[in-house]
Amino acid sequence: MNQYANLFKVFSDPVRLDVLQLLIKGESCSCTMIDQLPISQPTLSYHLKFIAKSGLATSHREGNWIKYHINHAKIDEMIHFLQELKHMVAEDKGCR
Amino acid sequence: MNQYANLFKVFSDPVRLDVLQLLIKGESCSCTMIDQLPISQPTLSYHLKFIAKSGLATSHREGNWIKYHINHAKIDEMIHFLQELKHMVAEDKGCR
DNA sequence: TATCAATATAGATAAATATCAATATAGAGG
DNA sequence: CCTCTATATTGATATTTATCTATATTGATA
Repeated sequence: MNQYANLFKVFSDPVRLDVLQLLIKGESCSCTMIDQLPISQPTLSYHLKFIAKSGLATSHREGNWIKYHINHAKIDEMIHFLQELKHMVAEDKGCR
Repeated sequence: MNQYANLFKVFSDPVRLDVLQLLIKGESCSCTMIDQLPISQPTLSYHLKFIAKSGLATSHREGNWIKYHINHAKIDEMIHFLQELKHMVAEDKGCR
């Protein structure tokens, strides 16, 4: 359960939503993302680490650069979680 | 965009996830939820207000009690947002 | 191996968050 | 109108978070 809270936390910050969108749109290098965001390089590094830690992205070095890639399976997990939640619907239990 | 960040923020706390689950399972009264959660009454009140403010639940008085009800449309919005995000996928843009 | 470029870490800090105990409020019912 | 019950608000506090500047690290390459 806590696992899911952490996944959703990634999406709970406007700046991180922007970073996620860039990742999905094919930006994989912080060197190109940094120009499209109103934050400093260390802050971007902080958010990328945050995103990677949650499992929503992976990273690997490629020469001078660190490439980040979105993990679609994790987004699917979130969608699935929300859909499952909706299936838990039950009748109003009333008060004691 | 900020709107969505706020929706996801509701799901980013383990206690709130539990509250949401109770709501979906048909608990509508804080008087029955409070016994199933390891938190104080004011803290539950705080989280219910937080959830309602986001639009994920509505509330109305019913005699002595305040009834809370989950808003499925908002969950659908979140699912839709995640699915749209996945559609933004593009080729790797490389470095500069 | 000295230097450069890309990224990460450290340290500091202001703001936001989650929590509780105590108290207030607001209807319901006598 | 007094009292009780359910819920909300206040005020305090410890923790977490997002951010920056300055600095370190790590490979690549001249």
